[in-house]
Amino acid sequence: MVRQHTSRGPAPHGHVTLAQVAQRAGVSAQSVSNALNNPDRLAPETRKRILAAVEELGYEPNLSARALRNRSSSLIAFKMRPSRPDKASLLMDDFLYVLNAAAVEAGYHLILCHAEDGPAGEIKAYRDLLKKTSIDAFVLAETHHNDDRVAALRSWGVPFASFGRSWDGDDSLAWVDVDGRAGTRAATDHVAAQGHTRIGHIGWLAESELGQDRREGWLDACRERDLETDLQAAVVDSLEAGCQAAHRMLDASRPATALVCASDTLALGVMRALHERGLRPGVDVAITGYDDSPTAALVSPGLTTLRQPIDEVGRQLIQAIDNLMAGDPRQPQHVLLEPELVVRGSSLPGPRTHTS
Amino acid sequence: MVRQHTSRGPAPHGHVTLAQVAQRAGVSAQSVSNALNNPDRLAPETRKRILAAVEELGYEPNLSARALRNRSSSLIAFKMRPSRPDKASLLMDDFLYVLNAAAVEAGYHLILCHAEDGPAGEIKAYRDLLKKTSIDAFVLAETHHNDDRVAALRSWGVPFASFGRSWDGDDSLAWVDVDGRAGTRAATDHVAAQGHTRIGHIGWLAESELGQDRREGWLDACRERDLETDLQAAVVDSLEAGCQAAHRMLDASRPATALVCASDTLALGVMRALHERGLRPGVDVAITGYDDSPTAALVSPGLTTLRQPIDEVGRQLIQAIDNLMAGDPRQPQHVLLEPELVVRGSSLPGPRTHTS
DNA sequence: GGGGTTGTTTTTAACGTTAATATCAGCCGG
DNA sequence: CCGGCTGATATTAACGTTAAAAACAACCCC
Repeated sequence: MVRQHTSRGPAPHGHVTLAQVAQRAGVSAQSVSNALNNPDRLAPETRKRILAAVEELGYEPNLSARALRNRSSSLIAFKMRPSRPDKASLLMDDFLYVLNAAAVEAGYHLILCHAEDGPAGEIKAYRDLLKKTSIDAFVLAETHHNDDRVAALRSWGVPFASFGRSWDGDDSLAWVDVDGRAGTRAATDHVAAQGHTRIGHIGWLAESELGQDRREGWLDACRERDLETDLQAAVVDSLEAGCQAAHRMLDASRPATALVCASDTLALGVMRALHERGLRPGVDVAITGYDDSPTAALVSPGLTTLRQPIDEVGRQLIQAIDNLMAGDPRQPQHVLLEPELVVRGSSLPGPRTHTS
Repeated sequence: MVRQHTSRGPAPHGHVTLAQVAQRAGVSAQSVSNALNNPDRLAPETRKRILAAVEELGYEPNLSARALRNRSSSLIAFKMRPSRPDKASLLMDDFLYVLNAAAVEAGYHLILCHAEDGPAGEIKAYRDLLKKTSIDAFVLAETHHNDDRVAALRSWGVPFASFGRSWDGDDSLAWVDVDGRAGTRAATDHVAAQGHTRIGHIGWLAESELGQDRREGWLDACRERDLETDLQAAVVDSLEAGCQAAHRMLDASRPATALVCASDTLALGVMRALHERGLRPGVDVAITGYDDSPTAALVSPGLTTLRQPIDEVGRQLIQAIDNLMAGDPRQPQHVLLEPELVVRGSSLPGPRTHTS
């Protein structure tokens, strides 16, 4: 016989609470909590009854209450950067999407963080967010040598994982990265296989560990084939810079016939240079970029480039964080993924009718 | 004389609470709360003392506790879509950045929402999120005629604002949008001013209200000048489709000399078509796109296009939400912003040395 | 000087959850 | 049949905040 307590009835705003489920199942609130969080503390029979009530009422635990009680919000924070206008898309869009998908899959939610430019502003923003919200973990992007953010987060004891390895060989950092060296080597191998022997490289300034890494891949491939490595440029990542560097390498006494670039932006600069000289990408000079930005597929001919396995990066980052949170005593994860060479018309001498 | 209570001292994990500030200032916790939330209920002198203590201890209110107590989390949710590979960047990247910046500015935080594809999945995701987290408001993107999401959110009584107007003339919806009609008219005016009289339009299928709106702008401009409007295509938003439509319009008995497109993706398809025919963009046929995607600035020649004032959109959306939350009894905001015509080489007959 | 008004501050209770502790029933061994 | 043990469930208290109510002081008016 069902007792019709003078209870408040179904919550007015559609919010079902533990207490309501408890009443329905004829147990205490704590038992409901246990049914969900500590199943083995309950008699199987009771548990089944409780879960039925949970299902029936559509109960979902209130995260604010949980966060308050547990000091853990199941929120993962990530800071976006403003996108720079002259650059090919930095895949932030995709990255955020897959990162969030993976986070939700694992029972977290992604919260965006905003900061004034500069590392100090970013650290302050992290600290403020932590004070206010008991964020569970952070995801960093583009870590560099001696990164202040890493030091700060570590000193606070907050779990975090980074997209981009620790360039100072710090093993205690959890990171996921893409092997730029292997990628650039693959691109260089590819153009060498087309018969090119004067292969230049247009990369970033020496300060950039990422750029340095990619350059190494080109060097690897060249040395392996005893090709000269005199054609190299270290410039800022802009269309203009790529264009100018390309002109220089085509003006050389023994000019480049292939140009391997550290980014799609630079590669598009090279394309512009060819355009200005009346040369045809692919046919006259082979070009490769890096990132597989949307632009790479849209230009004519298509730009050969390296696609980063961005969805795998997102999954692995969340996995790494999950391990950290579970207090997994094993070494923090280091995951190095291989980019995929996407061959399009810009590196092929063949007919250009079907360039995608 | 300061009483040395047997208090727990400074919080162990660096979290400062109301109670600690209260003790420091020699008042009750509630007074500290009031100092921050209801300043006029306190004696100015007391308030000053409390704020000093807040400052000194670096107190920040705990949002989880607030959310629990107030049923309001200062969180705004937004659902990302997976980006489609063949499209020029949809400015999601920028949009998210500015939306979050504006949200933080106004004291909110942006939380990302994930859903299985399709409207049903999206609505379910919203409902789940609401149950769990007392989200304050939602931001929708790409609303369409008879949008189920709008109906759902409204039926739950949750504040929300939409990037994209309500196409069914629903005045009770708060929205911010960009005037595609005016933008396309400006682009058409621009090519007409270069002397073109055979101006074609490549737009989206009739289902798309957005596409319809942009097409109207082209019609407006043509009619105003008594130009023929026979050259029009309604296709899917892909490079291929743009390319094919361009070929058709260039094969016409009196071929197009200018093509106004509903997207950069379509315009890039047109560029490919010209390329295949040995025609020069700008010199032989003028092209305009829409969106000012990164690609538009990177191709040679640069693509004339319309830049959406995305940062203003973000600010206005947050503003609209803020008004809704404040219970502002005035009509929900409708904001229609003008896109800006960005002229590059693709629509200019002039010399192509400096195409950006 | 009782009763009211105003202005300031404190007390109480509650938001929904869960760790820690308490309670209770059943069982075992002596 | 008592003390101790085990397993299942219930009770208590706390996380940090704030609305509502209560308390208190100062002042004013007839």
